[in-house]
Amino acid sequence: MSHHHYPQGNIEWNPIPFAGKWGISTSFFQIAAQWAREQRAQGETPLPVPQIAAQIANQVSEALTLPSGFQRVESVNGYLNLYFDPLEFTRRVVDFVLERGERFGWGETKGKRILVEFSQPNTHKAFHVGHLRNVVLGDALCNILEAAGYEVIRANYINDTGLHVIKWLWNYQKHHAGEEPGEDKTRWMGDLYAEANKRLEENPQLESEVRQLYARWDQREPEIMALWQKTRQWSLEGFDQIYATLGVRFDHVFYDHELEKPGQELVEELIRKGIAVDERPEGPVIVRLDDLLGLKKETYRVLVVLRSDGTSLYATKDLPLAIKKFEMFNPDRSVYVIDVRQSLYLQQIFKTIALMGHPEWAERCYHFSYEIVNLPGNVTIASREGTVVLLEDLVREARQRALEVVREKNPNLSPAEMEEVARVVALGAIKYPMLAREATKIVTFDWNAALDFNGQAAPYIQYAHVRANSILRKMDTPLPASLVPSHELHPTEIQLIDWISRIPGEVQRAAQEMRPLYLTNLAYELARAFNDFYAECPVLKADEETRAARLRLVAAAKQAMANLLRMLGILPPEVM
RNA sequence: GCCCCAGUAGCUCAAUGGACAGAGCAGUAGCCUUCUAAGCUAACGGUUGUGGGUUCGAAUCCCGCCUGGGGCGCCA
Repeated sequence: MSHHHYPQGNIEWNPIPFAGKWGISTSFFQIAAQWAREQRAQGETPLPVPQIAAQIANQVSEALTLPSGFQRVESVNGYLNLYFDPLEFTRRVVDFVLERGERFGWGETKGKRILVEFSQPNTHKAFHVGHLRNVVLGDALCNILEAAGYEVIRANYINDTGLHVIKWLWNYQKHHAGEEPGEDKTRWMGDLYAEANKRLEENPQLESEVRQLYARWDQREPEIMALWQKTRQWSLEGFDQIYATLGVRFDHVFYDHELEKPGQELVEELIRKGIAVDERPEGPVIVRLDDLLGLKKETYRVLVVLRSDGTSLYATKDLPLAIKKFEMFNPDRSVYVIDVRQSLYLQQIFKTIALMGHPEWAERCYHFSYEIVNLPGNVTIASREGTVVLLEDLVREARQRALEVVREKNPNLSPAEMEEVARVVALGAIKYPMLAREATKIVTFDWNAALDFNGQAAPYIQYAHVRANSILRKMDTPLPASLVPSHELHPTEIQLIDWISRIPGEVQRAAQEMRPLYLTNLAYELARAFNDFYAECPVLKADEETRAARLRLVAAAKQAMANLLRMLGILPPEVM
């Protein structure tokens, strides 16, 4: 084996993937494999690739002059590991975090704008845990994109018209005229909607009354319009309550009813341009996507853009909405946070936009798809079946449970503080399961799991943050100035700093791939590392120099955990 | 029939094509006169659905199959 010319290869550095090992690593397998191929091509019999890689790694490690900032180099099994100088690196990481403060983890401004549409609730209907997943994911996604350096426009699209609204109005007029919602507006709206469906199921002949009412609404009869306006407002107020509870805001809200007329006009345009086929009155207005795109295999199939009776469908309004978003905001990306069942539908919408002469807009559209929330036993959440967990109930139960726990764990807090802690912990616990798995996985909602605040859950991370805060609160001096630690670092200190140092890179990766999960995982690992450190390393009682260095590390860890939690839409409490 | 997704420990889930597949929950055995035990430690727990292929190297990429879920012309 030779010492001659190995092929050139790209060197990719990664963190050394072992706990307590602290540095960067690369391997020489690719170069070794390339070398072996060349040898074989020349009729020679090379050594096995792992052996060649090991030899290269050895040679490199011997020849290498240690770059500054590194402590030692190591060659093992074909890998080359460069270990950081822990003391200097610690100072750099900690100083950087404390300088950046709340902006630690944030990236440079990218000069790109992303519009994210999420939540999309229906007025006159309930708000359940399935809807929660959308809001939680959409909000976290916006936070993460913003942190990564994008300009983000948070858009909501409220569905305030349609058959479900008419059914609700019919039931209200007939059985609840003059009634008003109580404090829990959304629940009441949902109850009346479920009741309407029940009545119609029991007496199908009543459907004709609903159709009559729909016709009157379509005619814009003042009495009906006034009722619609008034009742719609109740739902909107209910949504505002929910978004306030969840700590979610929107920059712009689109309403279904605004798009009705543009939608009808757009359909006429599609027909004129020969994109849509008008089969009325026998059939609806359709866009034969596969035919128009010349696809032989069924791919996009057929999109129905208008009912045969001329009334609007989702597509009737989604098409003008897609265009309106570009005209209003000209985003570089237009993201739709919508569940996976609408995948084909959204692809149809995007293709239709392209066919209408806006291929550049269509390319900027992206479906952020996520799986639904089920109940145990693979039971779908459906208000008609009565299998529904309302968000209001979940929040109330979780707050109640969290309040019991905080009373037991920390009886010194004032009642007001306890309420606030319970609120923050409960919301974190509720949001966490939505963020702690791939969006492609179904979430099975389970009351026991939802109300369990131990282990891998938001309260674990929040508690680590509280512990860090607790140490800092008891520090009777100002935070020590920047220093290079003089004590030998404990492995748990190294692990903690290692996780902190990865945050800016992981924020970029999470934004790039639109995966909040990366930050959820990181936040958990960081909290775990802090709890290990907390158990192993005294801070306040350490000797003066160790104490100073550790206090700064605790402050940095606290900041890091708080920043990650906020990106996930979870609040970091000061006490628990 | 066509298309999409999932399948990893008893359960819920992680895991840049890379080094020994990691956590939590449940169960077992321990740790509170020491910065809050919503915590920590230890042991236990795996043929990554299955059969091929690509690769120096596969839970990860490709092909087939199995199981479960979802979508597919006037629901939203």
